[in-house]
Amino acid sequence: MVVIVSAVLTVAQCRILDPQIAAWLLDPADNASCFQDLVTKHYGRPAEPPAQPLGPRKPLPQSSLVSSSLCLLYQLMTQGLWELFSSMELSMIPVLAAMESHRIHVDKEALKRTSEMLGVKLKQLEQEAHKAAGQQFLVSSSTQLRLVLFEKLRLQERCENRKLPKTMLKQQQSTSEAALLQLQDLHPLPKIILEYRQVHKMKSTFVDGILSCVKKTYISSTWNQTSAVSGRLSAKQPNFQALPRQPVQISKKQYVQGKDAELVTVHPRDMFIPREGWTFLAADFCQVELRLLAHLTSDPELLRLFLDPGPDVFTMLASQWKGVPEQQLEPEDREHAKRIVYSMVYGAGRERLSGILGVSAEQASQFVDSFLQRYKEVQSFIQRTVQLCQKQGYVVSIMGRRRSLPHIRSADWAVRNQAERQAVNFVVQGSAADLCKMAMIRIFSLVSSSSSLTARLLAQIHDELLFEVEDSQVEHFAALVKTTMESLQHIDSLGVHLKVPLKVAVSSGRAWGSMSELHLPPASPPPSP
DNA sequence: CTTATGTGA
DNA sequence: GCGATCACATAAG
Ligand SMILES: [Mg+2]
Repeated sequence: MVVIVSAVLTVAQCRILDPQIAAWLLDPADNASCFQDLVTKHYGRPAEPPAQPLGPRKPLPQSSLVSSSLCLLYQLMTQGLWELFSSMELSMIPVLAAMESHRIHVDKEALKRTSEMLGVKLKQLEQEAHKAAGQQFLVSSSTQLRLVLFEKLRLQERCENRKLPKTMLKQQQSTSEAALLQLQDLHPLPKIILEYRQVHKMKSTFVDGILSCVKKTYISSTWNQTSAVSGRLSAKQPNFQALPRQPVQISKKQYVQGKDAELVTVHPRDMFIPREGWTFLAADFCQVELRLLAHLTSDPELLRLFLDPGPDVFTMLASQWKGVPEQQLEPEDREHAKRIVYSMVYGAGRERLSGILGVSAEQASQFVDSFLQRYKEVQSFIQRTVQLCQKQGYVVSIMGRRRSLPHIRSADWAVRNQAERQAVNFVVQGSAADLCKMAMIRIFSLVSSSSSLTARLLAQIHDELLFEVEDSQVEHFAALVKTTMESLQHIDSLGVHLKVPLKVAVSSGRAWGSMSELHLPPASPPPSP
């Protein structure tokens, strides 16, 4: 008891000891819906017995509040989570509070115009879909689409050589993108549906959905610290972390004869703009999870990719795989290579991978084999991680974040394999989350204690921080952010010493969708006189 | 492959 | 009419 009290006093000072965060660190998978559930759950001692069946709530005595809170704090200490709790997660609270208080301005009129334009386009696509199907149907209904494609047109019978995906839970014929791509040479309808889906998503979520979150001329997301099991943050209303990276081209029908169809570019990120006199500044950890994987595996080939000076890893791989020089690659090619790499290292099966690669399942498994053959230590890291998780029931990130995975000992093959992939993914994704949070805390602290810096943190997109900076301070602040983030390769106090350097790219612009990279001199920022 | 949130049926 | 569930989209790695 004395130990707990002194630890609490050392850390608390005037800060809050948030029990919800404490409970989430102990078991990130468990989402206590409210404070009372939390108290009831941790009243007895460990998190195990659901003493009260978590339903209708009885009033609890004050003593149980104190008891359950102390119990949570005690468990944090015994499980080696105290440092993470006190110096990372609690320090995030004022950072997130500041982020929520900062308004992100939007071009509301442009959003309204695109909403109308997309509405017209959707009606056209709906007509085309009905014509191609030879009947009217609700294009946005996957149930109705399944009937048209597989019962009326019976397209599955005309492509028996390649196998079509099934829906996850009910094992029906899927109408997902992967399925429609397989069907698109057999009939005009799948292609129309693919475009309809793209435009519909754009309108409903990224134009109308954003508009519904706009207050006056700005938005501000709600940031959740305890909703991701990996330690990542999440954002809602709007989900600022899921806005499309690539713009979408829409062809407008031309009513003037002899003219080509007008192409309009819709880019939701361009709707977000800084205030007059200010500039957006983004700082992005380059290939953060792959660098962490290099560190965790000590794979010589993987380490070499980051220790030797060379081109961007994903660009290099895209170039090799596509057989095209790096200068001729589109941004989509790099994104594609990135998706392939992460899918492989996190254990994608050959069917899934064949969908991503656009080749047969046999070719896909050959591709994985040759990849894992080249980076041999990745496989032994996976085995090591799984074995350790089987032994102790949980895995940990580089900063001691923990995830319990009881299913790792399941007798069911599918259940156990999923837990194994989750274990491996957690170690890497959780470690990346640790680094990104440390970066936010350090930069926030620098800005808070500076008398001149006015930069405001607007958002975190997992490995990227978005700031609004006074025009005159952009270069200076960019240098400060870059060096602060890259210095996290070594954190003495936590015993973190990464075997590879961290690389941070900074960019700035007058709209979030139109940022250009800043190339700063390699030196540190000038110390103020 | 993992981690999220949003929309529509 | 409301909430849960499913399928499908987007993002990040
Ligand atoms: Mg990045």
